[in-house]
Amino acid sequence: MERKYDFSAIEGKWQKSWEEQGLYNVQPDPEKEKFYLLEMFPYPSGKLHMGHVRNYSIGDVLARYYSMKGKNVMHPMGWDSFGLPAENAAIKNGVEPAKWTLANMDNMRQQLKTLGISYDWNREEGTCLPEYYKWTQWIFTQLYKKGLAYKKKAAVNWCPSCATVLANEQVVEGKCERCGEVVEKRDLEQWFFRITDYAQRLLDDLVKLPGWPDKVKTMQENWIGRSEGVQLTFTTEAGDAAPVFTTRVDTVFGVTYMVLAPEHPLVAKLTAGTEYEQPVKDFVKKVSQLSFIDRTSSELEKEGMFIGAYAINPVTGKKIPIWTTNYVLYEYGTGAVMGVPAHDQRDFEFASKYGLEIQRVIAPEGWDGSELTEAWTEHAGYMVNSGDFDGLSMPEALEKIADFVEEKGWGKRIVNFRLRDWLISRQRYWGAPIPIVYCPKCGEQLVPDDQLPVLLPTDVEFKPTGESPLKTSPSFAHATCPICGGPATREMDTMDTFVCSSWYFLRYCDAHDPNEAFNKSLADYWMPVDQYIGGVEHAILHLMYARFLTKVLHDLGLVEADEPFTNLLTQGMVLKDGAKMSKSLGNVVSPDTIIEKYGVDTARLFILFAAPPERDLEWNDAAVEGCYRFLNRVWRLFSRALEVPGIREAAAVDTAALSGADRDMHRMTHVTVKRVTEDIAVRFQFNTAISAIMEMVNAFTEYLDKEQANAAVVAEAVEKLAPLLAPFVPHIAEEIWMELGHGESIHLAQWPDYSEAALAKDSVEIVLQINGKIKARLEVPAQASQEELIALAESQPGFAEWTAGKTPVKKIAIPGKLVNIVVK
RNA sequence: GCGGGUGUGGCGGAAUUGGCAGACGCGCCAGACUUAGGAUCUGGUACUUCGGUGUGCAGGUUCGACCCCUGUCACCCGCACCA
Repeated sequence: MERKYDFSAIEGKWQKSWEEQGLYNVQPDPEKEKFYLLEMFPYPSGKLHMGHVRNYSIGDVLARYYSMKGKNVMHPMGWDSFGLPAENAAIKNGVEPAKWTLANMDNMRQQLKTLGISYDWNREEGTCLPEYYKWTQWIFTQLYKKGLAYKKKAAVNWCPSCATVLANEQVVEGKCERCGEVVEKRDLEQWFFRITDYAQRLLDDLVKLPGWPDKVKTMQENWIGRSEGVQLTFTTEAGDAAPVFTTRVDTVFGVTYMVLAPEHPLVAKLTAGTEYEQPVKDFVKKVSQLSFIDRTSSELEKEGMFIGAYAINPVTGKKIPIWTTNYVLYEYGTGAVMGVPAHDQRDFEFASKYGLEIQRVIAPEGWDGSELTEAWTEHAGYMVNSGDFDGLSMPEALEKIADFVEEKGWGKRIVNFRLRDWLISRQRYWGAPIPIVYCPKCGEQLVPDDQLPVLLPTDVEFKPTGESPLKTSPSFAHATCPICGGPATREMDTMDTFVCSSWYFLRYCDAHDPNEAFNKSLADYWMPVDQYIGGVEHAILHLMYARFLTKVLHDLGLVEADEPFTNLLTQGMVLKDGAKMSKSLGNVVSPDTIIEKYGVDTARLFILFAAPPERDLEWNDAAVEGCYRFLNRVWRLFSRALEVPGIREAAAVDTAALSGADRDMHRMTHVTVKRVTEDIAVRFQFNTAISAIMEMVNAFTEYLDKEQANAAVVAEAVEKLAPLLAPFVPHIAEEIWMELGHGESIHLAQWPDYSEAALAKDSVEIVLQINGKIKARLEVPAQASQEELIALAESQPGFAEWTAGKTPVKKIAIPGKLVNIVVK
């Protein structure tokens, strides 16, 4: 084996061999425990970036590890291949989206294979392929039949640049998540999924996910935004019911005005034909012209206008003025709010500005009657100015007043969610067409299952007109009504790509089934995903939608699992010079370049070694070289080890028969197995797993340098070290394994084990502390008792000097660690 | 403002959860082998006035604190006029 480490030859050879052997193709196996390992599938943008390499390298370590541990590991890969960039490429370069996308998939598949990741390519899927989106459409029909897919006119987020609507979740700081354009509000007919029906379950079931990061669960919790309160109906003088939502019904005696969102229908109704009509219209227009970002900013100066009408507070019977303002959102609650300036800071600011009455109804204990200088919002204190409720504590009043208004029929306790229904229609071409036709006689109809998929037409034009290119197809619009057989028109919208990616993990279980979306027994065998890995940027969107759709499919009886991902690992970003790699910053390091120069094993090793998976990783060219040097050292180490006389015929190691450096090397081997095993499986700390391997390599090298090597010890070390390397650097590990004389791939080998006997030490070094200060280090028998340790410490030369003139007050001995003598 | 997180050498990061702070690697310094080295190998590398001092800062608990508690500062991420 006295050759150079030729990574290029080694990596190419083994990738080819593994593919030919079908090493990673799996089927359900009743003999083995299943393990479904999944990394978030990529959008086929054209080429892989370092973030991909990191994501898949992390996944591959776990896949290979669990496979060596004897589990039946499914590790699939596919493409989230619908989406806007393909259409933009069509507009810019005149390439058909399908062609562009498929070419990118080919290229990236090749790159993935070059990374040597252990994918079962037989299960590859692409969401843009008719064999896949047929079933996305079918799932739509299932939701439609359940009443979970519906169409309504709504004020929606519109991106003028992408010329399409966006889901709430795709609006980031008032801007389009994709292109950064400021999002507008438009009233449009759109399709929705009724995710709000699942709000409570999506919230409750977060506790079923102990394997998820708290951060992600908290983000979902906040996004769902559950709040308990009372919906209380005020009545206008004209007799209109104007319900408000409040979490603080205890403050109802302090209501001094009412606010309607500018879009609230009562605003127009109550001002129609009055002197207020024009000024209010002007005000509403001014507010609606604000960008979404300004409108929802807490920095926005609160402004409002009296609309000339009054409402009656049902509890007090008091007449209060109705205002409209820029700080009440029509989308949340009822779009109407009761104004309690004494106990809500926003209301306080507003009332102070416009001279509205401020009526205190809760006071802290020992209140001296002083005026408020800001709203008193503590959940404490006692009721005042609140009729029969005076004197009750605030928490008590909250319940009592809620009871009271419910008894009177003025209101009821409700739960309100921030979560909105999921807007899934897009006015775009490159997505799964919504399988609906409109018949002039029979109305809106689902496309029957046997007519799926509704194929995307190819006779379309791609121009940035702001209209869906689907509308330019002469053929697409024409359909037949499934009820009456008459001519009908097709729905022109396509589905949000997040619909496609909300069930792809189910399709992998039964990837090419022509008859169903997925076979139930196959899905029940593999699901749920045991370990899911991806970027934290999907914490809300993708992960919530996937949970929702899984629950729907569960309720439909299509799969047992009602949560898709048991464990979630959110990997950090790959940075260069402190910033995320991006073309505009010019700090991109291409995986291809690194692989060409050092090989895949080096690239993977660096990425896994430089930081724990959850943290951001700073790219460092010099450190990559360090990893390359390490692999060269490993290579030379094995070459030397194989030259140790007798190594090929060596018998098993007898721990008891070893001593000195042989015993230490033997222990090092077992300690390393233990550390690496725990670091991978328990702690997800691949960086420390690798450093443990490095320490063993260093010790092993020194052992070969300095000692008359014991063939059995060396044989054991190489036989255990190679498999430890396999999950991280699969190619070099395989090459070494074969050099060691094995006939079968290292990736089919068993994960090494360790013995407690081998870990044991005869003597250990402990420290001797006086008052917590280290005074000496002692080599002591490993089995020494506390008494013996203390005796040993006290017999040290110098002990008298360290304790001179003082009396021992406490003696602490921790076997294996230290002795601490406290003196005074 | 609310929620989550992070602060350790020149740098990335260890310290398996209260017991030797700085493992491992990068970088740097010195040396060896070399016609040569940006190859390889060897040694050193927190600070220090050599007493000690050190894990953002100030306290506390403890025989003992990077780790637990209280307060505080800085930075990062998410949400944000949600009634």
